[in-house]
This record gives sequence, C-alpha cells and structure tokens, in this order.
Amino acid sequence: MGSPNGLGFITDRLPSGSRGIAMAKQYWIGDVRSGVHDGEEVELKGWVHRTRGGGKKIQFVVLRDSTGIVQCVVKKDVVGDSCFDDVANALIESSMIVRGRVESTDREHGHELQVESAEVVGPVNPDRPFPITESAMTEADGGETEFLLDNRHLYLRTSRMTTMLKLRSTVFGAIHSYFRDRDFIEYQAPNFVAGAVEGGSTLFEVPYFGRKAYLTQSWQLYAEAAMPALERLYTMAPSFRAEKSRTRRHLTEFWHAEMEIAWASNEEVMEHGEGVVRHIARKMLDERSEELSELGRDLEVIAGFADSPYPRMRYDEAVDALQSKGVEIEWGQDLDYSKEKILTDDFEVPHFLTHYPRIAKPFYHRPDPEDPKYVLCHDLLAPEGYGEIIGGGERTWSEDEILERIDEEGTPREPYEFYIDIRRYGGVPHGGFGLGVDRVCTWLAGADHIREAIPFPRDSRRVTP
RNA sequence: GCCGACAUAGCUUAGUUGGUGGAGCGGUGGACUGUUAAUCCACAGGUCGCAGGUUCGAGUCCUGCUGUCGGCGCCA
Repeated sequence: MGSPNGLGFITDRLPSGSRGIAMAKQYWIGDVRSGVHDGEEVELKGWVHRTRGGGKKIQFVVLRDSTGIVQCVVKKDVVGDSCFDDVANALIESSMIVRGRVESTDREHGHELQVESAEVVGPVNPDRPFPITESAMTEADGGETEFLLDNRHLYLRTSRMTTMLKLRSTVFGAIHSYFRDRDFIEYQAPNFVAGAVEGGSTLFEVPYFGRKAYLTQSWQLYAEAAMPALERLYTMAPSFRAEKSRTRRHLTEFWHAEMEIAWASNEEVMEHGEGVVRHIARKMLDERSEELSELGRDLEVIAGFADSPYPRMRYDEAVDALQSKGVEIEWGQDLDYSKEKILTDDFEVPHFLTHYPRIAKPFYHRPDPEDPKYVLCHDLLAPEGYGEIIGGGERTWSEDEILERIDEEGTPREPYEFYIDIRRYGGVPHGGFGLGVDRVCTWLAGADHIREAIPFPRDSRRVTP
C-alpha cells in the first residue's frame, strides 16, 4: 500500500519524539496493510470510508487515512454497548480513533483490526450526510461532473483524487530534484507585473492602488534578467492566462516549471527538457507504481517515457508529414492541436518539433543564423493525444536583433525596456523552456481532463470552491 | 470569440405519440449477523433550472433567459 511519499514504511521515518515533537499519530493504515503490525496493539486515526452490518452483535467499519483503508471489526461483547452504538451511528466520513489488535486474515484486505475500543472524534450529522456517494463516483467514472466540481473540497478525500494528489506531489518533487541535482538555482519572479509578456489579450487585469497591474503569464522575462547573475536557474510557480479556452488541456491558473540557462543553445535546452521529463517518469515508477496501476496506467508504457530517447523533427518535416497524410496545411501556419494530434499518433514517446517559421513565433525567439526564416525553438509533444507539454528555445540576445524583432512584430518598445537592457549590458546566448506541470500530471496519470490533476481547477467559468 | 449538447429527489438517472413523476445509491426505522458496493422490509424526500407561450391538459412541444458540459481557436 502506498505510503504518503512512496518511500516505505511510514512509522520508520517518524521517530516518535525524536525532535521533541509530540507525535500526533503513531500508526498508519498503509503499514497495517503491509503486515508490519500483525499481532500488535495499535491505535488508528482516520475517517470512516464505509460501514457494513450495523446490527446487534457485530459491525464492520472500513477506516481510511492518507495511506490506505483497512477493515475494522467491532464486536459488541468486546467494546461494550455504548461504544458499539457510537460506532453504529457513525456515518461515512466521520473521523474516528480505534484501538485494537492487527490480525492477518485470508479475507479481502489481508489484514484487519479487531477493535477493543473506539471513539468518534468528529461526527457527521444525518441531516447532512457526506454528499459524495458511490453513485456520484461510479457514474462520473473518473470524469468531472458539475456536482463533483462544486464539491471539490470533499471530493479530494476520495481514493481517485487522493491518488492523483500523490502523483502530483511526486511530479513536483522530481522537477525540483532534477534541477537542483544539476546546480540550477531556484529563483522567484513577481506574480504582479506591469506589462504584457506575450499576447496582451490573455492577461488578467487587477486593480493596483489606482493603477492597473496584471497577473504574470510567465516567469521568463524576469528569469532572463537574472540569467547574467545566476546562469542556471529554474522555478515552479503559477502562471495565469485569461484565455476562454474550453479544452481538456487548459486552465486559467496553472503550474509552470520554467528554466533559463546562460551560454546555451536550443539543443542544450532541449536536452534538459527531455531530461526532466524522463526523470519525472522514472520517479513516478520508483515512487508511485502502485498508484499508477490503481489509475489503470500500464507501467511498461511509463517505462518507455523514462527510457526511450525522444525523437526530434523540424517544422518543415512535420508539414511534409502532415501533407502526405492529406492534411491541409500551408508553410508558415502554426501547428494547432488537431495537427499536433495527428503527428503524435506516429510516436509512442514524447517528441520534439523544432525550427518553426519566425513569423509563427513571438519576438523573443532567436532567428536561426543558418536560415533566418526559422527560429531556434522547440515544442515537446506528449504522445497519446496529450499535446504540448514544453515550449522553449534560444532567446534573441543581441540588442540589434531584439529591436529588429520587436519592430517587425509591431510591438511597442516601451514596456520591454528592462528586457532590452539585458542585451545592452553584456548580452550572451541563452535559452530556456516552460513546462506545463499540470499537463504532465494529466498525461502520466492517464487522466481524461487537466481538471482531474489539480486540486482546485480554475477555468473561465469556475473560480469556486 | 466561435460551434454543439444538456438541465427530473442530496447523488446517478428512467419517464413511450402531451393525460395525476418511478428506480438505484445516500438518510431514517426495523430484520439479519464474518460482512466486502453486505442483504431483506418499510418510511421520508420533487415549484421536473427560471420566465413566458401553445393546449381542455406540458417533465414532454415552442420562444427567451440562466447555468453547466463538450469541441475549436490560443497556448503550457
């Protein structure tokens, strides 16, 4: 059974009182299910997952904590009348402390608790029973009904969502460890910004003491400012896009893992993009194989994401490939999702698309010195129809070139003066990428919708709960 | 911004050519007692999203509104 962070027995890592901290909880259901407590007296603290029986002599309570569920057997002649009635009256999601002996059995869970005493800590009022019922879960079948979205704060406790949140934690941890193990400095950019970063129409405007400010769309421009100071830097932070997107890949608030690296080529940035995604897949297998299986994920497929090299394809090759499949596309057009999807059908692992036409990409992408019709950029497309998970490339880094690119786009220079300044004082080649963390979680979990992979999804129609 | 669906009990839903809205889960009461989505019996729970219209009669047909969902564009 999965422990909270997938590293083995929970109790081994929580030495009681070793740091002078009173331990709130000593025993974990995940450990009980692993068998380490067989024959021992334990005290379990958790929530009622389900009750069965509830008669005159014996009843069964399936107790849940963050590490799993276990059946507790409550017999009237053992616990006494009053305790037996308290347990019988405890509805689903009541919190409870039970004490008793762990017994190995050949029944369903393999281990169960013979309860000697029990107390309800936080009861549930029968006038307002826990609203997430079996039918709500079964019918939704992992999907996201309006009801479950409205009750997201309660849906979080269900096994599917708990599993998702654990996978998500592993993805976040893997991204940090990838960059930190390679001497990247974690660096924070502001979330309130004054000007547009890209495509001003997708900015969220917020009142700011009589002025207008915006929520950041990306860490990138501020990362470039720190690039001459730190040389190798990364972040994981929310980004905000006011897009009325109604797709299974978009949120208005999403977690953005971004990196920037000095003296680097598009090629080197791509190596890190591939590296971090493979590292995430590897960590998922190491720490969360059980959770992946619970969600129906084939571990062999995930192993492919961790071990196989990611192919690269130039934009021109992609256009040829699409045209040979009879897709209508003209050179210079950006590749939208429907076309990406057709391309990803040919691959079993993520693959890169590089060298887009400069007219299809914003000014900060550096034109290819070998053929300035193209820019040195890359997108990483996840297979299985999950689409783009990374966008990055080399930055326009000389003052002349950045001014030329800004002017040809018709973008005003004024808001970008600080950005141009970076080029005026010792500009160097550099690059970076942004990775959609929630998209990676969605893809690796095999979820149908990005909303399933984040605790409180935000889109154009929902900011609650 | 564009296109397309849907809205019935706390939840998931059935509801025929328009004729007094049913079920499963959850809740309550009872039976049963080593149950595994426990089972069995009974009870409670509905302004059929809102507002108009057609009709003798509307959950059902029409119009508008609101909300939600799905897809496209945009992107991570």
